[in-house]
Amino acid sequence: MSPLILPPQATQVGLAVDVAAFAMHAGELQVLLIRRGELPHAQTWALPGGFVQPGEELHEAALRELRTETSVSLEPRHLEQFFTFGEVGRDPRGRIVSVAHLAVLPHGTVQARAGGHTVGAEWLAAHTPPALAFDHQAILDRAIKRLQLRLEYANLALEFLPDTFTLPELQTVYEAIGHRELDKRNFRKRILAAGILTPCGERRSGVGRPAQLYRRAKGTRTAAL
Amino acid sequence: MSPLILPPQATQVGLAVDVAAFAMHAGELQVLLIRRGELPHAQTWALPGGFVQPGEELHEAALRELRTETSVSLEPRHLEQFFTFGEVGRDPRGRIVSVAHLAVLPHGTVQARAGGHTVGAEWLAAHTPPALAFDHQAILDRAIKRLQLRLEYANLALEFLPDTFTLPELQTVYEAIGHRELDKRNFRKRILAAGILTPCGERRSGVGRPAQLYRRAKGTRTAAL
DNA sequence: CCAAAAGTGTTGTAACTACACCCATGT
DNA sequence: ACATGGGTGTAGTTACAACACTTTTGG
Repeated sequence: MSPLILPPQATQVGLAVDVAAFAMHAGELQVLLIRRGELPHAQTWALPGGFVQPGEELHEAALRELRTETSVSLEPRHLEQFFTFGEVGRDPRGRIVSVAHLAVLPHGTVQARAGGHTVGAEWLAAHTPPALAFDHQAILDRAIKRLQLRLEYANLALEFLPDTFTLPELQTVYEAIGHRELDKRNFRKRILAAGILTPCGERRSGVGRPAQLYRRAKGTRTAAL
Repeated sequence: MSPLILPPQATQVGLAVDVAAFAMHAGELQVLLIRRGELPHAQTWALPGGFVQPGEELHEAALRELRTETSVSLEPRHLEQFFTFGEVGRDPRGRIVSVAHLAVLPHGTVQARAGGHTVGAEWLAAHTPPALAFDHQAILDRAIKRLQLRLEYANLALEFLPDTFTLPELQTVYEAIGHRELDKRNFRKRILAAGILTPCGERRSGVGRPAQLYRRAKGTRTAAL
């Protein structure tokens, strides 16, 4: 198949990715936000993102933005495209289409970056974020919905935790993402019945009864759609 | 916010939409395919689609392609973006990103179009399609999965049928999309218990006992995600 | 012995599965 | 009368929600 010229009516647009990266901290679902260093919307909070480079795959671009624009030191545990935002007026610079991605990072260090694009990066409460640039509030809303779907559907909750964890910890992940409280006994029954966890030792964490530690059972990888 | 120039590293790409349009016919789930009239992949079956025009919204482009490239005479009952395919090598003409859409049309007339882009359009079996151009087989696979999800999640099945229909007809929609047989009694219980149908007269269709007709109950619009 | 956190069982209800026969019509 | 398609009920099982007390540790 020989390369051809694109037909004249083919619209040339800017192709971008934005990433809603989530993590748990202190029992709260947090999202990684940056403070923009450039116009438009300079000084405003926004999701990390930027333009896809020539020859770069969409998921590679999402990874790169996550790393360079925010100096995230960890590999995401989950990365998934979830919606494409292409409304004509969404960016004042012109027609820019953004393929939005959902990422899960185990809560780790983020260095603020004082470069041209970004003047800082922070984990902030995902359910009550500050005012966001462009249509990023809509992107975040949709990302949270998708995350809630995935939580039940795949076993994505484990990606928020270290290798070994206790059931109460896992429960707070479900509660923070679902944004509602769960019954301890029913939660345990449900999770243990699913058979995706194997016990491994216990943890003595100061005061209170020690908790059973669990790890993901062998052969139970997260099943993305 | 004043309009700015795009940064130099912004990738200019071709922006396209493709549409997987489904309908029921003779108890079979069918998808609308066209035969390409142009290179690349001339004479090959493909999903209807094409480039987004300047100032045109994504869903508008999907509608336009559905109408002009295939001369579909009906409004789609459902139209939803479901995934964006942007792999670097997916189109030999260059970097072309396609926002794939899922549509449901009540089975209606389609005129073949002998123009530049298309030399024909037909409804073909969705589960056993012919060889398709580009990565359209992957797009179709994903569209069917999404359709199956939506079937349970929203009440999308009604969109495949005319205003009034019988329960056996509705059951064949579920069976064709889910690609498996269902128990008649359980199906009826489930659907009637959901309370989304109201009876309205009966239908005498030749031989056999007349069937109860139903229509969608007032105030039960399809809830898309 | 008190505070703090982990752990545990029962009961009711709703939803789903499997399964086989009778009913109304046209020819 | 028979062929064709439409319609019906029961019993077993499973999944989920509601609910309060006991156990183990550190101070």
